[in-house]
Amino acid sequence: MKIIHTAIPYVNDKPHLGHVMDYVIADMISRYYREIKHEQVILTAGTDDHGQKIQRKAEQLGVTPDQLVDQFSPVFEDFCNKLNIQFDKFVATSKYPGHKEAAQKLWLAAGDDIYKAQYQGLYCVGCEDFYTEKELIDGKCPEHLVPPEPYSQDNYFFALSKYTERLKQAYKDQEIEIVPQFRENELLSLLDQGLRDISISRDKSQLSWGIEVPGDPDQVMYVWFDALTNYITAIDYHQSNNQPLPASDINVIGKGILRFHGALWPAMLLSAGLKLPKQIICHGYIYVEGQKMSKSVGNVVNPLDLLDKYGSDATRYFVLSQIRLGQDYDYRESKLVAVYNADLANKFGNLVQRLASLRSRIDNKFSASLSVDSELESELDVLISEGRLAVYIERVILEVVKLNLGLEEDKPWVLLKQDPDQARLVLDRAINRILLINKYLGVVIPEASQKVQAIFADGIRLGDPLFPRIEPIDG
RNA sequence: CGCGGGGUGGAGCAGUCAGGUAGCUCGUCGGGCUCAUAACCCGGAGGUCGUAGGUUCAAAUCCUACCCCCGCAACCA
Repeated sequence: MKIIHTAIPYVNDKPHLGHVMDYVIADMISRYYREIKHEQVILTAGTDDHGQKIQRKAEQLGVTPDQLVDQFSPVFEDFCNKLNIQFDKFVATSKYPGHKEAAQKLWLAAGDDIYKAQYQGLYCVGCEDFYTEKELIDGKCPEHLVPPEPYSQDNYFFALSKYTERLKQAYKDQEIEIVPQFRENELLSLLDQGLRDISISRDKSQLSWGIEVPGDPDQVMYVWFDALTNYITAIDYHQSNNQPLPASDINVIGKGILRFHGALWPAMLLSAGLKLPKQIICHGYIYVEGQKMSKSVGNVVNPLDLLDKYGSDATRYFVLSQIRLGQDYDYRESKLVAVYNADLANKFGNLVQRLASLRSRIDNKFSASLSVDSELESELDVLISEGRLAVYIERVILEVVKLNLGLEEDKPWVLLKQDPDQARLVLDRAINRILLINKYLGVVIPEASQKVQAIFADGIRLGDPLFPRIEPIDG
């Protein structure tokens, strides 16, 4: 069994292109284990619903935080569905039955690692919220344009610092692996600097939209014990009594939250006596035409537009084939179109059409007999386990190219006239091969993969091109 | 001396860990095929692999120094 998680986005805004990466990476790997290796997989997604930003936004809009979440959380769930993400659990932290109990149970399980101390921060009275130096503009609160004041209050802290050495050891012993390697190095250098204890609660007078600290009605959990817990809520932590919880296999995250998943979350698990996750896949960010996506620049790419325009397969294929693990990516629509035409239309789609058309000239009596290519599959196994998904795709597409080249030699269109039996032999072999390739490609482009199966499922069903060519865009 | 990533033909990238004819996609030029989605196939032009040194029979790849671009820098999703 494999347990695979996507990170849960904060629901104060719509999904953006960056979220696509999390979802499609996790889904491709899940599908590989499910469809190719026939393993049981639990893929989780969700939303982080609580916090000051939601509370404040709800106040501005004159609704309750709960109503605001009702509006935004389903957008993400719907978005996953549109992307063809086969998630098994969707943990919206304010809705999911048992999440609150799980968070409180984890808190209690941390025991002495949680203690009360003075939290000092920059506090804006207008916002009733703390700010970091980085969030300030010219040293002032971005909303009220006044400098926030130093302020301290009693909070609960988590003794993260005491896990520094244990975590170093976990990475050294490869109990946890972060891919790509350079991200693990980054985290290790963070550990070398030593971890600090971290504040994990807020006074209820400031933050009411959250999960209450067990045994202290005046305090509410701040982010971590609430949001990160979603990963074990999804596997019923709140109901697990004495039987040990299985370890997560893969956490798919963006580079911005590496330290929380590479250090804090494992420490929390250790503290509660739970098993560490095995692998963290850390992807980079997507930029648009050389710039950060930002509303003021007006270059925000709405992934829903992309899905409407090109479909989920094209969007998934583009993201998975182009983004090199861990690296940032500069998005351009022209690149998407170029990749679509080169691989999906001209190579894969065209070959399917070519074979279907040729074969249908003989008769309509094709029946598939799928062979195995254990050599290819063991190569793919390794690539999946290393998270090298673009290389996987490249490898499979190479098989498409080879198959197409093979036809140039066998010339079934000539055989068709001279030796129909031989033509049938050549074509049936090629079609079985494309069906095998189709299976491996199906983890990336599930919709098209099903269509290909349908074409050759019961005789030959010639239809419209799978991936009609799109006019290239300049740039 | 904070941490990390990148600098390879016109564009985007692989190759660097395990040194040995510089590869892929797009574009471009010429030819072919005509079964297929103006598809596909063959061939050409185009690179002193950021710079300068060093190790080696041999360096994009190892070592040293430097230059340029980009992220992150702890209570921040």
